[in-house]
Amino acid sequence: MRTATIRDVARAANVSVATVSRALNGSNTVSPPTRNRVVAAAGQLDYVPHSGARSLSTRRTDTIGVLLPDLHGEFFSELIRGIDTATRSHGLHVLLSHSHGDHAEAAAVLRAMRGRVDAMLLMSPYADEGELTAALGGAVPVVLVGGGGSRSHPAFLIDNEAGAFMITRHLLDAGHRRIVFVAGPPGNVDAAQRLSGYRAAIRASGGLSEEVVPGDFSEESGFRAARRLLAAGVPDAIFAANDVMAIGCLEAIRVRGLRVPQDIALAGFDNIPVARFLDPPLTTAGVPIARIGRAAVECCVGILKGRTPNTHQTFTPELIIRASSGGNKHSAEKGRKRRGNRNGEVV
Amino acid sequence: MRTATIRDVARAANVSVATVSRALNGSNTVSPPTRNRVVAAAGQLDYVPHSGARSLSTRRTDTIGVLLPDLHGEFFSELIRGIDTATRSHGLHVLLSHSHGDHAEAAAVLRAMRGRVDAMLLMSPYADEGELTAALGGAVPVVLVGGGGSRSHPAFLIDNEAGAFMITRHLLDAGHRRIVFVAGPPGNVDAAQRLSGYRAAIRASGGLSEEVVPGDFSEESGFRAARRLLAAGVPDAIFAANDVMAIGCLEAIRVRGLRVPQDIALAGFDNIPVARFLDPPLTTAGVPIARIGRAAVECCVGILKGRTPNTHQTFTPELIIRASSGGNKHSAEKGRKRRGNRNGEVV
DNA sequence: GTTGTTGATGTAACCGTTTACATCAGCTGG
DNA sequence: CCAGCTGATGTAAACGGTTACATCAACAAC
Repeated sequence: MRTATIRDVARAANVSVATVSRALNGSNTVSPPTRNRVVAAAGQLDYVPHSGARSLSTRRTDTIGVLLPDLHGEFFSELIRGIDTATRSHGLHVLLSHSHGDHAEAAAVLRAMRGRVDAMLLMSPYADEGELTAALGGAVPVVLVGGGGSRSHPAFLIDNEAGAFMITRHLLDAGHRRIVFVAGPPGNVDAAQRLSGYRAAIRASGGLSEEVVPGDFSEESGFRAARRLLAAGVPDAIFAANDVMAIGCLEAIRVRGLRVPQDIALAGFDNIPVARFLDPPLTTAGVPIARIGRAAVECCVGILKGRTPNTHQTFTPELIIRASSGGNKHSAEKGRKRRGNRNGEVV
Repeated sequence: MRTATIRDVARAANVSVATVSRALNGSNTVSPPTRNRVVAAAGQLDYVPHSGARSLSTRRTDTIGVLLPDLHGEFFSELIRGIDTATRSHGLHVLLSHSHGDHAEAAAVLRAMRGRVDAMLLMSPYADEGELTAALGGAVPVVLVGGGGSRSHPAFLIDNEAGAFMITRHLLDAGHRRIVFVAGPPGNVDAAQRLSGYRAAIRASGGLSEEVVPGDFSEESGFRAARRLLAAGVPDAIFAANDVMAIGCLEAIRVRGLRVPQDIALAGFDNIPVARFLDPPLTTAGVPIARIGRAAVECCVGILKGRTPNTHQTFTPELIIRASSGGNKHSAEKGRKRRGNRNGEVV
């Protein structure tokens, strides 16, 4: 059965195609009886407009493209959820892809999306964003999420430096002196900023010295970093550049037979949902992931509507103190609602 | 700057539009010199075909739609990753949406996607899948993922019953007698099957009796279920219908001051990546999430190519024994590679 | 009674591809 | 030298919407 076209509907409702189009798209120049006939006929025939045809004449696709790096679970899904929710509320669709961090591949995906989307949400944690968006030839508005931002595109960023400063400062306040930082992947802008927040806090503290070990945001790398570290002597605290690595560290600490926070304190970054369910619950810098996604979508929508929306926004992480840092005398969680966020959308 | 059309390219290369189309789409009836001229001109003009126009004449969109329930983090992202990877390898795109479990909303999203996709991947954990796909009017091939399957559509399912049977059996073998099951949401087919696997194993064991408490797959519900349970007396083991609820249980057990597995054993279902990093690592039924997503995409592709591919496939979970069940004398993990799966795509 | 105005509807051009069919040059074989 | 073939290319008709413009009826104002 061939799917119904606008002409079929026109015939069934005994009007012209123009009238059908007007009736279904809410133009006000259609008389109520005619509109009813058209709507009835469309329903009867189960008519759905051909999106390609429509986009051919309107020059819109009502779709926004989203390109994410190969992020892990919880961060990724939180972001998607925020994006999809905002998108749907505007009647738009999401064309999603991820790149395994491979740069050439990301450019290829971007090119492939061009022509299918009205705007792009790009999460490129690397500094060479310009090279990437060049693949789009300026034909598609781009909004950046995370990473270092750009002069040429709107961006929704995380104040990583402030977050890392707060965490480090908190560890210092709790009495820890030797604090080791497990870094994120080289080249990753968010990771670099977190490192520099850590450095700033250590430097501001006076006599203490920095100590940085490499990592790449994966559990595995956190595990290895902590294992190597502990073999050479137990520091007062470990600050991992993201929660996922902190989980790896926790595992290594446990394997070693040490207790957190009694023998060693631990902190992460991101506040992924599972962070509070670890044993002990993880002190971390809370990033409003879903909200960032939503804000970026709103920005896209604004651009598409010709408005000039808030083009830059930086989200400051919230210090979330839990047991892992051993400094929870004045817990920030006290009295706050921190229930399961599985069901209710929290964006 | 108006974006270049095929006519611009034709003019630049001094050929007709038909030749441009043939040259760029790999038809073999174009002479090499001409093809080179066309490719050069297209590159020069930064030409990208208008996908709407193309889909209008080819009646294809090269896109598959994915509709997921409001799933939590790790499961969700694993599935997406498998889907996106498979999709890209076929030059297709993914149009993604999720429904917050609300049934009417899911139907609306499905309708909205119709006409923009060549096929749909639908994860509907509820039994009324027919009602949902009715929204598509049979115009779009549908492939189901999870849930109960259907006579009318290909389906890629989890053998939940076998998985739950294995877990329960394992707990029994470890010497636990009073095993309480924390159920999933009512109406959820996967959850119901897990329950029935649990029941079958208990019944097969002889004199023991079933004990089921309600849950809804959220951490919060696992936490509450275990708390209520423990207040009335400590069972030998808790088997949660998914890992996420098991995490909630773990929290409640810890709050109560009990140890896992010494005071009480615990098991989950799904083997989400974080399961092995819990304290203690969680015994669970391993589901090859990403592989399921990939298989479903391959099925879609087969349908679109007119082949009749494997239309039904049931994945049997793997029993993954870790410390939480207190029965790790013969650990299934011994000697297996279970390293961090953050970087390498494991699908 | 003519003219102008207004509101509802129809006509047809256009959006940018693909592709069936037509054309045409160059060759082969008689 | 011509018929027939082949390979490369051009012409133009779809594909299914939207929308500027034309049309037309009904009515108001003079």
